[in-house]
Amino acid sequence: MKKDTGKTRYILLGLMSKRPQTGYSIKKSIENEFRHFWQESFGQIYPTLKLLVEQGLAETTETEIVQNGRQTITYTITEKGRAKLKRWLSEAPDVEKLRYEILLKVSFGTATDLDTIDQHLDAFIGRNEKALAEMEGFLAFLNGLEDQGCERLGSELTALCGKYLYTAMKDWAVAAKKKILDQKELEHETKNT
Amino acid sequence: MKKDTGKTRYILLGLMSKRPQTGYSIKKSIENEFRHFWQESFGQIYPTLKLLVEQGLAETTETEIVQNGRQTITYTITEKGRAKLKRWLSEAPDVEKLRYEILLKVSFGTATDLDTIDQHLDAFIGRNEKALAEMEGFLAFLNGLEDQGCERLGSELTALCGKYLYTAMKDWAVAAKKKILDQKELEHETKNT
DNA sequence: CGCTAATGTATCATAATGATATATTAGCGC
DNA sequence: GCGCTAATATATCATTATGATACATTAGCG
Repeated sequence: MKKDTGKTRYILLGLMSKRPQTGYSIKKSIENEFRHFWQESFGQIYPTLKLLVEQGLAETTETEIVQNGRQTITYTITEKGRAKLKRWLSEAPDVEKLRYEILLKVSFGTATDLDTIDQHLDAFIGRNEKALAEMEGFLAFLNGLEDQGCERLGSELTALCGKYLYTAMKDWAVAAKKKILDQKELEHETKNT
Repeated sequence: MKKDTGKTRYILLGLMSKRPQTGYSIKKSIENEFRHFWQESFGQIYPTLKLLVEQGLAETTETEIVQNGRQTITYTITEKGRAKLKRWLSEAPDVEKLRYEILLKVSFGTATDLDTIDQHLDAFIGRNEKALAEMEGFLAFLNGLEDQGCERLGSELTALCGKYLYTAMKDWAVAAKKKILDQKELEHETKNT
């Protein structure tokens, strides 16, 4: 494991730049705030954390063991780590990578399983509506805060992206259902003539 | 390599269900049609192709070697393969996985590098506008076709998804730039009072 | 007191990426 | 017809990422 090209270390450094973190708190933060556009597994987080310490980009603080009798390892970013983060921040971000399994099924299923695809789209719409509601709730919560600082701005912008994304995907699925209905009617007509 | 949970084999089967494929043609098809929402590497495609044959889901046709003197291996889906594909098609698709590096930078950079983030957003807008134009071109091409069959529908729906997606991301980035400008003005005011 | 959920660290088999190696052919300019 | 680049084609490998699992403690609930 060399970790010279992966992004994992930067998300760890980014989270540590806000406050010291444990492996677990990093995982939870990603699940809570970044879930919509990024994911990391424990299998990446813990080894990378060790590597960051090796490379002097993070440090484990004195309270390594025992907090309420429970083993916790708290990691803090170093100045070298902050510099590394800043350098990465200034580089042009990579093109995004998506894996939408539903689009695969739409592509391969419209020839043979129109009804199934229609059902998948229904579920997809539901899921996106739910996520959209969550995003809007979170945005409302942020607007209610008095603090108008920079950390708030980051949260607002990423949540806003979620809002745009979920809206678009929901709207697409509704449009797709309409097209599928048209196709079904077309097939029906062809049969009856 | 067991390939019992991965999705690679299904995209291979899906493409083979339309017509026989070589590893290379599969890679190109994914790059051309699915690039926006799915990607596969040669490192996955070739080993998986061999596995599909092992499992009786695909066959290599007689013309294994030599086509214009060049080695090509053509794979054809079997009935067992079609059944496997159909079963997968009927299962609820997994939740999509995205990796938008720019959102990471937005989240970590708004506290310290507002100008840099603004530049990243400009590039992001440009890239999404370009992709959007491509999608619209492709949709216009599809509408010009006489064939109104099912394979066309699949292409149309996936391209339409690209259109919705790229539009949303572009719109988000424009909105984000506005919010960043507001924040800058806020900071400026604070300094001057 | 026992149950479940949450906090916490850790590893491993499987899966996926990106780079690279190898070889042939097609087309282009000169 | 010679060299150049791009496209076609197969293949492997080191690195990176995922998902499942193991283990242990604590908090809260009935």
